[in-house]
Amino acid sequence: MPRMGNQVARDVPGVVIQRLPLYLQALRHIDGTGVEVVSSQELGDQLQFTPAQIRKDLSYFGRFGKQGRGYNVKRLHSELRRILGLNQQWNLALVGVGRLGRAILGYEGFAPRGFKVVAAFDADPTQIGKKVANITVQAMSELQATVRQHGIQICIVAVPPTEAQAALETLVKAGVKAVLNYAPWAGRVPNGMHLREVDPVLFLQSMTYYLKPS
Amino acid sequence: MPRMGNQVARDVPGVVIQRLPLYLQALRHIDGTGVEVVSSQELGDQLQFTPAQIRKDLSYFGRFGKQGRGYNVKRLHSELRRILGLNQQWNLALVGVGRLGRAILGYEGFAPRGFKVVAAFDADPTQIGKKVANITVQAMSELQATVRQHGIQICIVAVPPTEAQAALETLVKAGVKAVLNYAPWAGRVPNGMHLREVDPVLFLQSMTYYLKPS
DNA sequence: TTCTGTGAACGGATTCACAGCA
DNA sequence: TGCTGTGAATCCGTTCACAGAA
Repeated sequence: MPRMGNQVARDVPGVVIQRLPLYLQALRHIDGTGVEVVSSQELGDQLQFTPAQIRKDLSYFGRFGKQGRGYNVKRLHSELRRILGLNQQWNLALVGVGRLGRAILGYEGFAPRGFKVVAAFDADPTQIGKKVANITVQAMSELQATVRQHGIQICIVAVPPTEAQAALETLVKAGVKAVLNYAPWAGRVPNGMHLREVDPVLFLQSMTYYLKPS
Repeated sequence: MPRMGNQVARDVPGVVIQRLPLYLQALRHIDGTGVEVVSSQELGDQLQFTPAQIRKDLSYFGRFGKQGRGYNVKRLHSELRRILGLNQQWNLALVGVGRLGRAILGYEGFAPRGFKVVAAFDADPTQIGKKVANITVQAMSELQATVRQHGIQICIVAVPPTEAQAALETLVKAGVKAVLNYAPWAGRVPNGMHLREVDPVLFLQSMTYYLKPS
């Protein structure tokens, strides 16, 4: 099991990584209440996780707690930020400036948490050159150059389903390493590229299974 | 392991249920190409799942394939829709009509897939009575009555984090059974209520782990 | 005493491998 | 022969339970 000298622990289960941002959320909240130390029990109550799971998750990355006490809230928060690579701003590019894409460009939830959309692309020639939320829409052919120039590693895809696979392939070619996909299309993507499906309808469609027909 | 006489198979792993909407997406696409039969292999190629996983997933619900042939695309699509309860329209309510909430009200991706936002609520008195996308914003105090009247079982939460827990509690009291939560707040929710976190920043924050700092 | 960190045990999900049907 | 459906085997994540530090 991964012991790390300082920084990089490999083969941490993906599901653990996906929980870390939730820990961050909870810690931020707890910090806001002025509490300085939390136990895995208390953190678990907050998030509805078992204390054992929290201790095990954290143990992949180091020893952050004090026996008999718990975890220092600010310290753990800052360690997790470091582990997730959140001590820097991340530049994003958006592909697709239809209604959904425009809403994403206008979303004020990214910037305060360190993500900034700095470029936008569309396949539709009539959109190119238009300014949306202070960003000039560019042609897809410019994507690779712009992405390199701004050091963009993450893109958001918000195109119609018929264009999704083509958009993904452009991103792969441009060397983009992570994609947040709003398109209703589960894209195929080469090994090593990180793709998260965030089409909200997917979430709704799985919840209806548990509901009574009405 | 669940054999089902006709309809209800219990204790299907949640992770299986969450894959079914992806199967639906892939089948819809395949159907659009005119292909009439798919093997688990082909469906798996499309979605980057193993064929064995697909066969096992489907076997929780019945026997939909023909040995030596594969699955009839239209038939499987319609079976999965039935299993997920997607043969009806689902009415949704939105809580929170700030910028994000308004974008959600304006999103045209719900209706064509059977979900319709029919009511909107906000805690801010200055918003109440305003019309947004043809829907009149109501006070939170009206939520329970409206939800019952429209048979709403699913709500979308798009409020600031400080108000998220209160909003969730109102929904619990109103008997809402499923929540799509856009608020950056991992809510605590009673057993039996279905909550999906869709704050996009959570997804971004877990992907940065795999990226190089820039 | 309290609560962390962690091997060991457990349980659940994925994959294997093959029997059986078309 | 080709591909499904499915028990058995495997893999992997969660939980247990306890040794050890404060």
